[in-house]
Amino acid sequence: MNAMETDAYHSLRHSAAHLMAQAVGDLFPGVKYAIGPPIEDGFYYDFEFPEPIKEEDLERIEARMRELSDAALPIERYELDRDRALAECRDAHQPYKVELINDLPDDEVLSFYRQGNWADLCRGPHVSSTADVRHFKLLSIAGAYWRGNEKNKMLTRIYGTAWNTAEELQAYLQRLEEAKKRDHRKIGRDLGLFVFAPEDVGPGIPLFLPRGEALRHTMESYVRETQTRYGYEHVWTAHLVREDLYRTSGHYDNYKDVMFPALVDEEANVSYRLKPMNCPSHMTLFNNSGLKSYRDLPMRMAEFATLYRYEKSGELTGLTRVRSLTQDDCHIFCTEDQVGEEFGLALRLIREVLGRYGFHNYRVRLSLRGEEPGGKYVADDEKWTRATEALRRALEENGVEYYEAAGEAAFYGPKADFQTKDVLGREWTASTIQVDFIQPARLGCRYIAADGSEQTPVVLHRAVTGSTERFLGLLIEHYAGAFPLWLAPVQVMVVPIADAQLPRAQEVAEALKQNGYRVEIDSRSERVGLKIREAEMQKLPYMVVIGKRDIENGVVSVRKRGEGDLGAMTLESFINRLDEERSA
RNA sequence: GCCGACGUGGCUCAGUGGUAGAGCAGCUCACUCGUAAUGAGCAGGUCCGCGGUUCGAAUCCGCGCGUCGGCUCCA
Repeated sequence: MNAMETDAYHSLRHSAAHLMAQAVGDLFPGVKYAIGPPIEDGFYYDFEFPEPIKEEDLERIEARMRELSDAALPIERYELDRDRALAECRDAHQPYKVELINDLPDDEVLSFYRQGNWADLCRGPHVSSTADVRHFKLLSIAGAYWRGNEKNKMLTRIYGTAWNTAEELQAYLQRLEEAKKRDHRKIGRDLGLFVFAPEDVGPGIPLFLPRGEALRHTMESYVRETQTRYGYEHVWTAHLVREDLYRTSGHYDNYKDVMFPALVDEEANVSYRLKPMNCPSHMTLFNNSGLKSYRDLPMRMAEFATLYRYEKSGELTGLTRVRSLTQDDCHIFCTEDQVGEEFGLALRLIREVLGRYGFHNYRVRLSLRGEEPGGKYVADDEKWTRATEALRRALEENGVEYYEAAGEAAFYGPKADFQTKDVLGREWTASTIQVDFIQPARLGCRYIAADGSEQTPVVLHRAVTGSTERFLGLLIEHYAGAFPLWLAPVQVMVVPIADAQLPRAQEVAEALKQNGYRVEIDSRSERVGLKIREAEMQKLPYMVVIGKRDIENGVVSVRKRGEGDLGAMTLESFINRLDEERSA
């Protein structure tokens, strides 16, 4: 039993999928059924419709589902032997079911579930009556490839949600609404952080406004300082690389679809590519920095590098999936027996950084090579085995809880991916640590071992936040735009009450700037109420109000975001308060 | 890339064949104000683009581009 099946809603949602399938069968004769499992918060079913359906059809389907629920049809399990099962599915013109049965192991018991005149091949379990499925709503139509393979036919998937009570359903729909308000694309626009200009600059290429840039800069400075403290060194390599290097590294064969088209220097007869990854550049740097001794290892080469990837148009989303991304990348050149220790170092670094952001909602995934024939993976079984064993051992030694996923590895090696979710529940990789036994050999990386022999180093690829853009998107949603003081793009807004207090406001702002704070003055001839309202909506951590009284008393009036007026205090004690909060 | 939906001023949205609308934002003027919206006035749109149907297209049809939700792929 997996986690899904122990879920209290598993049967309910599975039955909701069946109820929908039955309704669809009633309304669209000739429909072919694929699969329809329960999922987190709901369910879906994949169909092949005789004619494409429209979003409006969902209402009709939902109405029919209610009728079938009201009819309180008992849901009954029965078994068939293989031949009977195949015959029935063939007679019913259900080719997908026939395929499913044929792929089931010989000794598998073939169970069906019947409700009224409708039945489906299914392992179950289900609720006992269609009347038990009452609180549901169909949400959307999507395309989905049969068996998740883009070479197969695209089916029509209908998503829905189902709950035990009307209140739960209502709460869930409200949660979806709330999630939309936290969406980083909306907050990014409202807070003036970044924009997209798909028709001018290009789709998937974000442009950062001053406040967004301040955020990026703070994030990157923080990671940079932390990395330096952990013994990493920073390098810089250009955005453009000869295509030949990617032929050698294996990117050309395995990553070509994700690279932007070549830039051709016709005069010199050379093709260049915008770099989609840093590894070949860093390995080239390693190779050109003098012959290395084992004493030089580990060598930790970090870089904040903007990469360009030609993600397919339909894959782009806000900052979480872009075509220009800045990785906080690092390549650690080490000996095979240093892998465990270097993994541990990277892990501590990642944990410290994620902890600083209050980011704890992640799971570690051991991403392994899949079985795909013709594979996207570099063929070298022996090296894959060693890399995988080394990574698994490192995870175990460091006491990391993880789960495994086949087919998620990089083309050159297995990964430990730190998986997190955005506000709409989509899963993204942030941090990652990868073990590579393949590229260093291909690119001719060498060092001289203690016994005088030439050896190939192992390379650990590692990213802390993954990419600045994606992580910023996740952070915006995590904080709902209300960044902690140290991270906030504008930390204090100084608000003079009337024009007469402007000189003092400038003094105060200057003092704060001298102490390293990002400060602005709202010098408009507007009422305090308006200035406060706008600063609150912009989620600025602090507002300092300066009126006639404050000047007379030699104080400033402090207001904290979300908490309101904190009262008057001296500028000095305000700065002390800020200092304390900033370093907390 | 594939399936579906959508594209009207900076933002949110109304307008289904007959001269383009609202609120907010913006600008101007007045008010100089004590902790989440001061008032009045003004301006702003190739209705995503190109082609077609029509006496007439934001509205109907075709193609393209982009956005959104999925699928595939992924930091």
